[in-house]
Amino acid sequence: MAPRHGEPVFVISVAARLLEMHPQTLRKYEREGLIAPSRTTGNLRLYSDRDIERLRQVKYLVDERGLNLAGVQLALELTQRLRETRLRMGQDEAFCRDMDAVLSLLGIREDSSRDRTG
Amino acid sequence: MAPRHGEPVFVISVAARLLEMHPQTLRKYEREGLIAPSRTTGNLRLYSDRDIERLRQVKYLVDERGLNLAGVQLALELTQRLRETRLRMGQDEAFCRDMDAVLSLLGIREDSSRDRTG
DNA sequence: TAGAGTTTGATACGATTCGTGTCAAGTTAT
DNA sequence: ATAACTTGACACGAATCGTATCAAACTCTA
Repeated sequence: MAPRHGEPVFVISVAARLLEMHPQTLRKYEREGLIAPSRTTGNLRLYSDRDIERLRQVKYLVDERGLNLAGVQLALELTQRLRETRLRMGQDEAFCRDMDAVLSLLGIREDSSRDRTG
Repeated sequence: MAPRHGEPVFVISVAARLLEMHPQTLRKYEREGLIAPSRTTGNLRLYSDRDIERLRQVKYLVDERGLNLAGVQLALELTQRLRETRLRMGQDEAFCRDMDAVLSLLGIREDSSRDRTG
């Protein structure tokens, strides 16, 4: 998995600084299955832009909404499901407004169609 | 609020037995804003069928999915939002299937259109 | 390849949360 | 009235979460 354009990768210290999180927190989140950064051949974690964005959502849910990690896990599942549904029903204006409101409850700021490459 | 047909009310000991929960747990959930049973003039809690159903969802989210109460709060908000959206978009078959799948993730067993009287 | 700085996985600790137990005072129904 | 129940307050043990520490391994620069 070579790093593609628009998807730079960060080692854990850089990711932690970007997110204002403790590196140990990022490692714990990975152990809990909330995130899965890629690895170098030497086994160092490499966080992509998308990983960072996902972790920002996690941070919001934990810090602002007070969820535990089980709640975050569920929120992430719901986010993916609703994104897919929103994509499939993209032509309906009113529906998209509803769905964006729901996604914002889940900590998604601005989305409006997201490719699920990978 | 006189008890209407189809909405019997239970005192806390009965509700707790029905749900297999501790009465103190029900009181704590009320303090946290997860449920709001009606009261007698003597201030006794009275749980309706709808309250029981809601508490069953809470129990699922806590016991089976491991959410904390903040997570349950969010899940309940999402449930209401998505039920409303589903009602408004009721004619679309595929959408309803999607939405039911999402609602089942939130601990809603079988719904298929719910009136929000109150 | 040598060495300084970083990462990794494991372990541990304090704070917080959650379910439950207890208790005195008030309520309900016989 | 009196027996059973409910209420609100307080407290306790277990679990969770973020963080700290540490030795071993890795990465980068020279």
